[in-house]
Amino acid sequence: MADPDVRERFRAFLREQNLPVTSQRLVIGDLLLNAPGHLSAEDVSSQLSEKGQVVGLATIYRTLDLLVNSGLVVERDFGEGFKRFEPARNLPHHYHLTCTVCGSVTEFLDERIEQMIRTAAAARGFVPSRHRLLVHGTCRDCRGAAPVPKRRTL
Amino acid sequence: MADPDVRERFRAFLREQNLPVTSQRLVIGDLLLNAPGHLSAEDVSSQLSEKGQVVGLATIYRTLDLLVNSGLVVERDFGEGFKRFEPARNLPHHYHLTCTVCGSVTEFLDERIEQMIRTAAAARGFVPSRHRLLVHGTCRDCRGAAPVPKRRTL
DNA sequence: TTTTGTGCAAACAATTTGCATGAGA
DNA sequence: TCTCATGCAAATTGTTTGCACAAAA
Repeated sequence: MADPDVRERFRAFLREQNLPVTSQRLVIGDLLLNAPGHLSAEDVSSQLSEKGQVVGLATIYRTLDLLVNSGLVVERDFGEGFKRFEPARNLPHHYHLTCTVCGSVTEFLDERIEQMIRTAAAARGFVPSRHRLLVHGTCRDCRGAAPVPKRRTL
Repeated sequence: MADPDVRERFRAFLREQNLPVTSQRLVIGDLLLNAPGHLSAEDVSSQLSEKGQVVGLATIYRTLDLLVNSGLVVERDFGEGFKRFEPARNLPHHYHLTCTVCGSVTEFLDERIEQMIRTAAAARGFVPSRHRLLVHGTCRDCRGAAPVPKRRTL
């Protein structure tokens, strides 16, 4: 059920840092590192509960910090008022298409956009380290049905 | 001290909506619509206080909502844990360069990036409505001095 | 056995809301 | 006047922290 590779990398990280490898850390790591989507702390909590693996929210937040520090997970802020977390794949930079109707998030990659951003930043005397691109709109599935997408900020 | 044009547009919006034109609404609107930067609700509050125009925080938040709904102001989330607001200039889409050392925010425009984003989204069956691009890095002024920028998330 | 983690509850920060009072139309 | 806004304080939400107890090394 869990990719043994990432699981092992998280254990290795904990050992390197002389941090105890606890069952809750593994359980949270397994869930998040193999999650297809972008989970919030709440999502992690409820998905674990559903599986009968109840872990306190505080522990979840603390473990999310560890995962982010390990580099295995990245933190995302979609402007929803809370953070989401996703496994750090090897994708150098992937962008997000968010559907304003169904809320689905699609990822995509574009070398040329990436290159242009780098160039545009440099032209302004700026040395870029990382960047984020967030596109809002309507996905294929939601087009046609929805009359007026519910008014949401951002 | 305030651009009479945007000020008048806010009044017009209020009148259209049959909403009272109160002194606090005007004062908040004047401040924000003529602000050079990106202000948080706290910023608005403290800047008004400095001018001796004390307005309750609740009213500030309520008025920010109005300004956003009027289309005269846009809301920004830089992942700081709170929102910032800036006047909606006529710039169709401007992007942000954030310096991770001094925190300064520079805006820029790039037609070609914009076009590529549109194309990339369309190629994935997505009709884009708006998008955001956020670039982190080091600005010209901060390069050379800072050894290791303080570790911050996002 | 010593260190570090865990869960709970309290603490926090940004933002929202209920309600009595006060100002615009 | 009648409606809607304001200010205050209490409520809410996402997240963090202190502390007593429990589990890893």
